[in-house]
Amino acid sequence: MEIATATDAFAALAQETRLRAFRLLVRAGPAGLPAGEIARALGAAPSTLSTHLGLLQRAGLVTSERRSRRIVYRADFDGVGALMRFLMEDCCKGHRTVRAAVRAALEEAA
Amino acid sequence: MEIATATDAFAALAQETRLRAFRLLVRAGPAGLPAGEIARALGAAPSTLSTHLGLLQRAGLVTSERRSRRIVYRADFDGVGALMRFLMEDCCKGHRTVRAAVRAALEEAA
DNA sequence: CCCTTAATTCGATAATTATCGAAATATGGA
DNA sequence: TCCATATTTCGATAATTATCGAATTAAGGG
Repeated sequence: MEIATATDAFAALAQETRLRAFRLLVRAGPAGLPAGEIARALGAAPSTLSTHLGLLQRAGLVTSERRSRRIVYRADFDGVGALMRFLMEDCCKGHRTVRAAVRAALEEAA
Repeated sequence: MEIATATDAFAALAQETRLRAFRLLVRAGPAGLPAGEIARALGAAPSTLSTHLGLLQRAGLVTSERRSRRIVYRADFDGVGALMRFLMEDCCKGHRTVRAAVRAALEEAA
């Protein structure tokens, strides 16, 4: 992963409204959520959320698909996976503490 | 992990100079690197790097220790581990694709 | 074709961030 | 004590980002 790609992804998650939106989409799973519903849930203007969702999408963390009048957003788990991989390989190559934390999280998540 | 803590950590990695500094520290391992050496390696002013390193430290991703005239910075692998954990548990709870990517990275890193 | 709903793009403004030089602080040595 | 080195803090400036209302685009239904 390019370093610029990584900073874009980190930047996308580096803002509270955006991180909250992303977490909503993670919880929503494959069904995803329409833009307006996310805006309502987070108490922000539709145009604000639209900007945020666009940024998350350009960062490769969510996808979008038009469904009639709605535009449904979904978490892009391949994108998140790539970011985790970057953090582990390029950033923390082989470090015991990180590996242990990740292994523990993996087991809990299983 | 608080959501504000997570955004701080992501923000710390969301800037090219800072991410490069962090990666240098990861590669340097437990010996760490003095602030000035990092600045020289990245071709930025010492005061600029000082600001960046301070931000990384407040985000819990690096630690610092005075060593005579130098201030030696080190990657804080506990902090990185906590961030990975957040990304896996709070953000991508139990999602197959992410788990697979992480498991693959874990094996390579071993 | 017009109306309503859903979302985006545009334009403006306020807030935050990145950068650096200059000044200040800390350390060690002559 | 004075000087050189290492780093930080301060202050200023330029650049980027967050936010929202208004205007625009797209879709469905009468």
